[in-house]
Amino acid sequence: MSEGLRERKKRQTRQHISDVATGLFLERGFDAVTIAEVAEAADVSVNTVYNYFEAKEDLFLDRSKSVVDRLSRFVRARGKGESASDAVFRELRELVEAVSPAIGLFEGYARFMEVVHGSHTLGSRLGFLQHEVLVDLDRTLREETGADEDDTLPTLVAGQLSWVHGTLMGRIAQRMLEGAEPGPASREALVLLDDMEAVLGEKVLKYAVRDA
Amino acid sequence: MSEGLRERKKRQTRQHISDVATGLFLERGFDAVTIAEVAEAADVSVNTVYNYFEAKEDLFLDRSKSVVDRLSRFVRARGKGESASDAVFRELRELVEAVSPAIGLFEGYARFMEVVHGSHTLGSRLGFLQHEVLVDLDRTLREETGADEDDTLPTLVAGQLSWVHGTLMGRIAQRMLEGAEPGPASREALVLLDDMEAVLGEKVLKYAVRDA
DNA sequence: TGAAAACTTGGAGTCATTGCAAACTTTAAG
DNA sequence: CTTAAAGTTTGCAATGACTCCAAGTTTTCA
Repeated sequence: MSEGLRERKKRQTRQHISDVATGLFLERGFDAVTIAEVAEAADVSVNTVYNYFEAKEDLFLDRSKSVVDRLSRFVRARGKGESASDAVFRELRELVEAVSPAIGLFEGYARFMEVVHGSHTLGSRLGFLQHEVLVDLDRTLREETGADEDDTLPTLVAGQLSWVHGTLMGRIAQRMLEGAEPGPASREALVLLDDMEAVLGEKVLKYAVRDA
Repeated sequence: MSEGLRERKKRQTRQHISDVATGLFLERGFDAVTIAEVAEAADVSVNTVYNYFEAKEDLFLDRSKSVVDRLSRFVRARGKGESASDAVFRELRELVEAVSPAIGLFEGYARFMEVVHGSHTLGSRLGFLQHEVLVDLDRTLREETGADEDDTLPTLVAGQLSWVHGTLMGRIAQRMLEGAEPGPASREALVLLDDMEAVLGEKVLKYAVRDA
């Protein structure tokens, strides 16, 4: 019994509600759409919406949550001889070169960010996600290196790498909002990555090299 | 006419409302206090509260807003031969050594952060302020250096320095929450500042040196 | 098949936030 | 000193997010 009917239905319902809501938000903006409208459009009750999502913002940022552990995944998957920083830069470059929608390199991203910036609540929530990336990576680095509880270095490295990620995403968002096409935005992003790597200190670049 | 009765009264009323609200929040937590209660305790109408503050969170974070342009002020006031980074580290060290409440080094800070962490809205807003520090500093660095519009370096330096500031504040908050006294927390913060400076790259450390 | 467990729903209630117009206060001109 | 204009405060009403609850429904499983 890998997954019962119940589980499947739940996931579908959740996805459906999120999709419908996202569509409405992109069309009319975040504040101009009420939960009641989302519920009606998704053909469920208002309470059901709240069964699946804690707050209105989660309806729009649901997908973005997979971003939180992105850097941790990169670091865990780093190759032999590769530092945490090496892995993060390498993987980010791959995403950028592939013009991946995972980092905002797709047509509709401009409108998405427009909606985000259009709402105080949503904008703040984004800053929160950013911080969660750091916390998540900090934990991962500590697990990977077995660093002492009161060693601050992993936190500092996590801060630097999540800054790289956040700055990259922010720049892409900005360029897309300015009307840039994914292709050119991708090329600019690669330069930015180079610049950021050039700005980091040795201690960060060489942290958590995988020996085995 | 430096300031009429009207202006003075407004400032007093605003301060009074903020003080009363802060008191209640510290006592009972953010969500457990309604605007109606704040209004009653401050002896004004609910609408007056909204005349002065955009949202409930602003009642609690009003003071924190002076933090946004802190780094910009440090940079603008940097001495001859001093880089932006030098100035920021120097001034932060001064605040830390002085055990200044401006960076959370006072008894009540633990409770303050407890309340902040206790509310989703409040926590997110803090991340937003953090980002504003960066944006503000970016603008200042561009003004100070006359950097070209599409030069990304000032943004990167601003990102690094606001990271230093945010990490410092975060660490102090964490230690105070863990029950540390301001004195010891101050000493630990100095070490952290050294660690962070050691982690930064040359490009950042030497940016925007004041020659004249 | 017959509950128990898990979902959905309608309805009522709390509270943040906004819009509006009446009532009040301060300012500044006469 | 009086008074109208401008700015401020307030009560009232309404919208919409979010929570609680109790009454159905559906799915699971012994």
